[in-house]
Amino acid sequence: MPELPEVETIRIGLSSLLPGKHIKSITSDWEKSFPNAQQDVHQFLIGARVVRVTRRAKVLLIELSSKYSLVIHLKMTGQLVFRSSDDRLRFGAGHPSGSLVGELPDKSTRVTIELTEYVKGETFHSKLFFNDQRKFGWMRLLPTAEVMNIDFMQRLGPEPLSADFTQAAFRARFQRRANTNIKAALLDQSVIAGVGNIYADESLWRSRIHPATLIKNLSRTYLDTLYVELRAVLNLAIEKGGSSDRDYVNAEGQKGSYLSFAKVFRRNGQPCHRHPDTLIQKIRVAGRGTHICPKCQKEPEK
DNA sequence: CACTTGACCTGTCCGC
DNA sequence: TGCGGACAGGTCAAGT
Repeated sequence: MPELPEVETIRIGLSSLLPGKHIKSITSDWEKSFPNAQQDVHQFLIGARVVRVTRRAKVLLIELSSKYSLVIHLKMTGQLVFRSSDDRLRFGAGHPSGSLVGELPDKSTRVTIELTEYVKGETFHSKLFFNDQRKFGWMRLLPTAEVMNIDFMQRLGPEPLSADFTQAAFRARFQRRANTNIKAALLDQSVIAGVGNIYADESLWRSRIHPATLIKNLSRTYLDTLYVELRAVLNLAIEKGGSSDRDYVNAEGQKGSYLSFAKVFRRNGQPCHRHPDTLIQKIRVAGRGTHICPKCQKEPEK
């Protein structure tokens, strides 16, 4: 489910909700969702204060005062939803649609974290729910200093939105995969981090590149355009609060609106925005459902 | 080595 | 209404 813009939207939400709160308890009823839940929990988790919430690729990092961090990957259907038990702290109250997630925990809740906050002698209670219908996601407790050393982090390519990730660096990383098709390379987290199926398709449409094009057949101009369009679409999606197809919600349990701005993703059968006489098609590339306009994204020569 | 396929899970949708 | 199969936004291990 969540790609870089969705995880970033959750991070922004949690950044305004969690820092300063203390972990009171943590319960997990699906072992694989939190495989090291039993180790170190009491010493480094219970009582610890949340310092900050950061993101690398599609992974969220909740940094604690104990020098440990909760490292969370939501995979396809994961959600992190915050609920205050006190109306004075309830986030999103007054939002017209309110939370789109019902009473929690529900049958997809895998981990529940209870939090407390002390303000001027008063104690406020809240909970953070890790829901994950398909159980692919995971949460781990790791020493903060070691987070970036785990295999998953070591394999990641650069952040596409980081200020020092240049057009030249982008081109060079892709050109190393000369015989790979461009869609597979975009999805490969070791080439660049954070792109998934939605924004791969959207950035390729914006760049007028067919997803099956081999990188060796892409001119410098196309790669430079892809760099610009990929960053533009990721920024737009963050601004729109991400894409909600079915499961994705932000930290307040609300959906993102990017999909109503999408040009190809989930728009098969609808007219292309550039060529209203041509319908968006759904094909298969790199083993994934892939959306294209057959007119502006030409099939590469065999 | 580079690329493809199946596995991890649950739920939904579509055709019969 | 039931049942089988395909498919879903991610990643990893195992296969070719």
